[in-house]
Amino acid sequence: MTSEPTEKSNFIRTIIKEDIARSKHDGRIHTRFPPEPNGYLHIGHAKAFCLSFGFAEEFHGLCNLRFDDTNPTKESQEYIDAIIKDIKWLGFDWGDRQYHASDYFGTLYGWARRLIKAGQAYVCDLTGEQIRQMRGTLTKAGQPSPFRDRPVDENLDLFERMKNGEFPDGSRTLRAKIDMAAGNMNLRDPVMYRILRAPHPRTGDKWCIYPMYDWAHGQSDSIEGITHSLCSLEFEDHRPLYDWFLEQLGEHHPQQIEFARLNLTYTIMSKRKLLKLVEDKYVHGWDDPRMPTLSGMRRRGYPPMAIRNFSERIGVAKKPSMVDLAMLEHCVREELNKTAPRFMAVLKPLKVVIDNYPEGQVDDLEAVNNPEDPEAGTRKVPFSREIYLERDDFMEDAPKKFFRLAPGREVRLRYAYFITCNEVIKDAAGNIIELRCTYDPETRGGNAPDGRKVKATLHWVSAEHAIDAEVRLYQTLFSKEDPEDVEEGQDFTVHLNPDSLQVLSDAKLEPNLAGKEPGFSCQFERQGYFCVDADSTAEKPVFNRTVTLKDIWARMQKRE
RNA sequence: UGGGGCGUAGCCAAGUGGCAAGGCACGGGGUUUUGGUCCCCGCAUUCGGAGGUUCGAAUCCUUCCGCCCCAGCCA
Repeated sequence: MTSEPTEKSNFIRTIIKEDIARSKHDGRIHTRFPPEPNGYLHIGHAKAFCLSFGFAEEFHGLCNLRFDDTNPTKESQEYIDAIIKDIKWLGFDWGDRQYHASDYFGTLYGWARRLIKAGQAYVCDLTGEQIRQMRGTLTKAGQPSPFRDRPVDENLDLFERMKNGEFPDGSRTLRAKIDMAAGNMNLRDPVMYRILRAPHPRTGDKWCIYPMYDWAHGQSDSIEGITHSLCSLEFEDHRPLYDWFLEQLGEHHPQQIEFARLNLTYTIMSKRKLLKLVEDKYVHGWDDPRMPTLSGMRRRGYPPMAIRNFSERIGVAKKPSMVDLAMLEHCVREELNKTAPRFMAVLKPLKVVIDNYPEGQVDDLEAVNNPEDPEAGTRKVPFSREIYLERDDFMEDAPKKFFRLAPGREVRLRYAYFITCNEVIKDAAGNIIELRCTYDPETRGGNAPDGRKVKATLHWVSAEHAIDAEVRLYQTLFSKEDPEDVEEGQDFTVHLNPDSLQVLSDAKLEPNLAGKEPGFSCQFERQGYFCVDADSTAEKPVFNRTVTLKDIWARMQKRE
């Protein structure tokens, strides 16, 4: 009687299914993910490559990884390595099909000569400034370059000499001869090659002319036999140009499909702006846990499956949209809830002495490692006379809705005993520095034989056995939903959140957390998911808060 | 009419002529040794607006409105 969940549907999948049904490209599905190695990948890229790799997987096809490395002034091997690491981290595999647009520089050069011979491309001596001026405006047609009708032989000769390094950087370009009056600016004789003496990460100094992206990209897809070229919306206007090139060349013609790129609330997704955050030291690097980069999220403790699930859930469409960060955090919690072992850790310690507990006595109590996973088993946690509780779990003048510890109240210590608070000790300034409590020996393990109930269960750590640690709490990097939305004359950095990083240097961890390696993820009960940071050492463990647990109490307080 | 796109709930998003899926968020209730998880329930008489076609329209037509992208020898 229950209805089957409706099959996930989106416009790209629909197109692909139709193409398979019509045996287009012999029913073959071959996609590609074509990053430029000029920065680190972010969650927006993840959406894109989850789509391309995902469709390939779903329809038993292939997906290539290709670096569109046509601008050596901005690209580097560091970025190539980082990109590979990030995509692998999300679990995708491209076999031996790792390509580079630079692999095709020779072919591209030959194809450019073909267009020249066909009278469809010419060498232009105009400066950048002149080209811009003659291109016209959105509403006014451009003017033809005075070099537009250069004879084929002269074009061929000049182009070869451009390649041979006979002319200075920027002095000439090769341009496609299309239509200077086109409403689509991309068709107004776009530049195909520029002269640029910059060492290329892969081709070294072999070339001093480099193809423009628009010339290299579509042809690279064609060379690789790509059937479906997925890309973001801003390239919709470029499709007619790619179509034109391939038609002139008569080569294999992939189908380009554009979709809306991901925007996330409180997040910036422009590589240029992320670079600025790194270079101007607003963050501690590309992998700063506050960054939306995949390396940042990995360091922050986001599980790769959470990111894949997120990509799936947000869907894909052509409508520019902004997804609520809460959606991503939901996916992170969902994954971690299933997998993360639980521990107790006190972030902001408040010392508690249990007066009627024998001095020097230690009790090893049994704790469940993961209530969501019986296989995870149990562990022993030491309990003693002096413990730490979370400062936020005590209130001297507690309101009715505050279920935790307060003078005269009894609560349960998780897996341990019921305790009652009898006395609040303060320093000269009136700050609470210690609590004196008594425990009920009959409640060992956390249940009262007489059946009495308590309203709260608190986490705790034995003072004598505690491990000292630093804990880093993160909030959104920006305090505005759309950080790009700025007043005239300002830039996005005005919305940087000054509280995005809070360092707690006096956290107390249960001893079972000793020696955990960077990358280890767990839940600190009642608080959130945390992972060991790369900065962590045996002497000084450092944990990152990945994401908080949902917190109804915090929400209630916020409401007031 | 410079060209190209897009408008379904607070946020994503199915649906493509037969009586508005799902997720997130939000609200309510239950279970609970995490105020977590889990489980119920609620949440668009309406699909940017206005006309029209039709027995019937989010889906077709007309028109209006709004938003996004494009004038790099960046990608």
